Amino acid sequence: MGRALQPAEHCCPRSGMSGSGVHTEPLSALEPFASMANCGRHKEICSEATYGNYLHLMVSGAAGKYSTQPDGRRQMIDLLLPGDFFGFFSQQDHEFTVEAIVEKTVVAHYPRRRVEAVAEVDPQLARMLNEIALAAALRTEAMLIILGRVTATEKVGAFLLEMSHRLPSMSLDDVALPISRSDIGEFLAMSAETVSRALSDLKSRRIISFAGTRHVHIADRDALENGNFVVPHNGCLTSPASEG
Amino acid sequence: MGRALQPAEHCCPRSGMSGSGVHTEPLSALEPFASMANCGRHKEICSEATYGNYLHLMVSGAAGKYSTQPDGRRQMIDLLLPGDFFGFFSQQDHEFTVEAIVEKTVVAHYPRRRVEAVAEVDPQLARMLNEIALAAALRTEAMLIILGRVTATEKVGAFLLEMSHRLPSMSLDDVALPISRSDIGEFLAMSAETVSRALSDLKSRRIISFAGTRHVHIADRDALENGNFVVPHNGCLTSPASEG
DNA sequence: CGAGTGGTTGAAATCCGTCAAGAATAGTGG
DNA sequence: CCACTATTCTTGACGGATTTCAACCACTCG
Repeated sequence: MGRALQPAEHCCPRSGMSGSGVHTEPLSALEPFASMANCGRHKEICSEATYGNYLHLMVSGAAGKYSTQPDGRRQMIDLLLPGDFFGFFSQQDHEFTVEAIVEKTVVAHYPRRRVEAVAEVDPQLARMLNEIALAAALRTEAMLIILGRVTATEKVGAFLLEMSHRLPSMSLDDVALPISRSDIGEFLAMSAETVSRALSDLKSRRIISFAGTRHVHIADRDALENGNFVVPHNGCLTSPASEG
Repeated sequence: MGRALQPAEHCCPRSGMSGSGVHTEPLSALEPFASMANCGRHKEICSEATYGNYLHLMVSGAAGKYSTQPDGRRQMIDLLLPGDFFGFFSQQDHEFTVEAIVEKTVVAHYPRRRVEAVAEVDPQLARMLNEIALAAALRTEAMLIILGRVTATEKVGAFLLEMSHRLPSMSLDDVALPISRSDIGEFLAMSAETVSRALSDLKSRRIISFAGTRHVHIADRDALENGNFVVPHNGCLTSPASEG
């Protein structure tokens, strides 16, 4: 239980590199220090102890960063996909755990000390670390915007758009969801049934179509981006009544 | 309209320093470069043009960072209080504006170029910039956790807890809300009426009490932290059914 | 074929947003 | 200090949206 990190082998962690638009070449200088871990569903990727001491890179699969409340309930606060880095913003009064969502999720761990040491003499790496931190912050911010939307259909629609940008695929409009409806629900703070209903709703409006349960094709990206599926009511997100 | 930034005078921006636990002494090296701006309610603090070119520090008052969706609706994605820095994570496809929420909100602007130049030769400042970025990321993360909660009462309760940590006061349990119910609603993505109802609910449960509309006293912090006010139902935030 | 997982859909109860009306508060000027 | 006004805050009622419980279908695996 103590040390969940189990370095498997030293190898080059640049396989499914894609999302987030972060260039990872500079990290090649660190590859000698990287260790890989292979995790199954619901297995903790890094324990609290190791979390802060390493910089982590998703190589394949999918993982979630969960916040556990004192009352025992938990909530996914970050969805980690291949190419995503995590482990920058740790500590704090909340407790975090990072768990694999799909089988055979592979993560590369870089010792933070080493990374920082190299960054001190390698400005290119230092700049890249900033980019990585920025990308992580933008993920959280994007998530926040999605969660703040009003209806379930809007949230799911925004989630699909986000996934279409972060997931690798031939076309931007083909989204291969790596996680179940239930996991999406955990991410969007709603029930799996509502996720399913929202997807059916979008399908019936011809905004998306399916080629398999987890393969979504975005047919009308405009409608998705502009929220053209909400009834007239404006909700609490309206712009302020001009200036008075 | 073009340039919202109006440097008023050069002075030392360390008045209401309090929240976020960031030590601002190292920034004193930058004070000669700082310019102050004084804004009224709903006035844009920094236009998009100046946003990325400056590092901003809240001196007094309160402000909100808003994301405007392509469909025109907007959402507050960060609440800025005295002592908070912002302006790190900019760009992105979304458009951001930062507006003062209360009258006489004062913000200090530090030219980003200058800050970075000084940071290159001042490791203490560089470390502090990291702390600042971390604080900003943690704000967003905390926000995410609040928004992910299920019921309105829980959200408002979590918001009160967060405010009790971020606002300065004699006692940790006395919270002087700086913004209206309506603004809280914009922040928590719910209507002002629901905010009011949630507060009344917490009051009737003896978890909080009022000494004036905007002065909340937390009477039972445990209940607030542990969410002891939800009916038996668990919602979608339950822990996974152990391990199979 | 049966068991198990994941996905969809239905029905009832609950929660929240909206509209609306009052109550409380703050600000202004006499 | 009081009257007047504007704003904010609270509370009620109604309708719509989401959660929950439940049944059913599709698929995989032994």
